[in-house]
Amino acid sequence: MYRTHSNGELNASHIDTQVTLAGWVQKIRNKGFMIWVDLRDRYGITQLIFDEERTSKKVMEIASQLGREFVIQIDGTVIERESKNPNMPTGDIEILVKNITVLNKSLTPPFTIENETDGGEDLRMKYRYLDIRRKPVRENLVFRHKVTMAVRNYLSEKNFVEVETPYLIKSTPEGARDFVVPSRMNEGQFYALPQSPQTFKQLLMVGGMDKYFQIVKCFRDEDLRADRQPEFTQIDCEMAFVEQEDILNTFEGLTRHLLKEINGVEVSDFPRMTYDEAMRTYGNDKPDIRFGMEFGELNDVTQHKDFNVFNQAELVVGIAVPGGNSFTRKEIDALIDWVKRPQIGAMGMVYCRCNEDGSFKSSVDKFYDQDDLERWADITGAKPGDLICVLSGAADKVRSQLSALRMELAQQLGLRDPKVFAPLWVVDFPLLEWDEETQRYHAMHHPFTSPKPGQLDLLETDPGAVKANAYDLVLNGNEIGGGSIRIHDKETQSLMFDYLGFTPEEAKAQFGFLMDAFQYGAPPHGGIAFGLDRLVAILGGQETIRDFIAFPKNNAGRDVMIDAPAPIDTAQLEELSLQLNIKG
RNA sequence: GGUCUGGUAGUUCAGUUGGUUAGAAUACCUGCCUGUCACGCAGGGGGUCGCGAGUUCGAGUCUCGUCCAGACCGCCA
Repeated sequence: MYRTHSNGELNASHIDTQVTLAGWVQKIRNKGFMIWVDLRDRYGITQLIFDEERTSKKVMEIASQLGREFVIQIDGTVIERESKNPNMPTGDIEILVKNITVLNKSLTPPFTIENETDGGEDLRMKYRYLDIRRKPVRENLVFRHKVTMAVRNYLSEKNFVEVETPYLIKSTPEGARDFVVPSRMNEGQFYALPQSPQTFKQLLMVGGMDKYFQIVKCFRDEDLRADRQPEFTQIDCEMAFVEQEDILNTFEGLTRHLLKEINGVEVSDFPRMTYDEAMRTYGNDKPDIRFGMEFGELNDVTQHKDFNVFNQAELVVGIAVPGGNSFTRKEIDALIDWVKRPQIGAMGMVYCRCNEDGSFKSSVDKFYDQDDLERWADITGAKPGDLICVLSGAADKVRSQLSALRMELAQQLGLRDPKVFAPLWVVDFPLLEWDEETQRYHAMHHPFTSPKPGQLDLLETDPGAVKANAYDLVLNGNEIGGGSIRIHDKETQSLMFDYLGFTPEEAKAQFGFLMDAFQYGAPPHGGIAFGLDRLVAILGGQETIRDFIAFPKNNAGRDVMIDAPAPIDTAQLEELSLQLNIKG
């Protein structure tokens, strides 16, 4: 037996017990006459003591040769510490070592295996197995496990069945780029890895599976971000015989359950907001509603006043920054520079200080008097002591610029408290989205999303105005889930493909199997998918999803530990009937 | 595809206007140390300043290229 106890469980009640422990050498404090070794495993740290008066010479000799991260096994007696350490759970005791076995040596690790490591991101990823020995990383992985278990238990309890769907499927041109896999047995043909199990879960509904879920890897060959990986995990769900309301209620239930189970938070308010309302109020389809700073549209009170910038703008919109009047001129200038950065792209920013005495001081006092500015304050909800920030220009751009500014200010003001959770549903998304590049509409969600009842005719006259039975679950400014009620009849589905620019032949070639299935009694159905990595990170109160993935990819989609992707040899290429054509 | 930031000891970083032998902390090695727990003390080893060109009497420092890493924009139905 390698061990009788873990390194986190022994305490004063175990004094005089004979124990066998195993683990990694975290730290050695060698005083000559005595050597203390901190022994670490997943469960904690236990202090070992080697004492020249009580420990054999041979064991003492081995102890003095130990190095960091050696794997050792010891036999010994639990004894009370002469000087206790109240900062650790095992701090009342130590193990007087009788026997020691070095199970494996270790090179000196390239970074310290401590809570606050000295290792940089790059190095930690290269030696991820050492990084995982660190408590923060280990705890994140355990946290993720808890979340997935809570999801599985909840959904299983509600009669959902977890069904696996294939990873080797067919490439489709819609949406993100596919990762493709050449088929050896089918020369010149390729599988694609799924961007989501979308069509399969719909077919499960046709198959009568009624309530399905799957915690499943999905793959998208697009550029990465701090919160985006090429392979990521979804909680994929689908239900038959449901309306939008049923889905929202079911997964509001799941979200409440997770927040309670994992974070101990009871959510009182779980609002629903239309897409249009979210865009108008927050300039964003995934608003962070933990704080206010709602948009106030100022067109009516700013125009016809000789200020051409506002007169010519499609939209003039402002937010009230709580306590922002305390910003110095320098800080405000920094904000203006911030919105003018190319990534934000605003031309400038007008501001108005709301003084404690009820007066106003704006950067455009030349054009607007105190009464005008008071109307700004009314509309943006600014109180004395606040700062009103106003942007203007083309409506779409200004909304996203002001939204970015709102988030930045909230960050600076510490309003984005990771311990506060404010979920909401954003509903009634547009069905279609105009794509400048291809000069046509494409599905905002995906082509299987059903339009709102009675809006099918609008497709002819005003396609952009058609609303979909589509919804997103938003948590603290992050889209953590999205779904829709699907189309379940062949005619509507064909019509959709038609509007999306598919020829009947293309539609049949790519999605014929789905439309065929719809002819055999497809039930009404709909579903949702959650981004598990992101959900876990948010519940864990952290920013980057990489910290919750055991072996993540870097910025360029590389696994720096195993060094993938990598070339394959000529024989493999030949077997797959592939030829490389690398330019440059 | 683009913008920005960074790359100096095992590691994290400093390095002034271009100027003598490139530093600190930590880690590592040796010795000392009678209760350590960020142990302490003394000593020691450790550098292709990412790589390649260029400017210069002289480049870690300036210029160009390139590679790597990170953040963001585009992209992500």
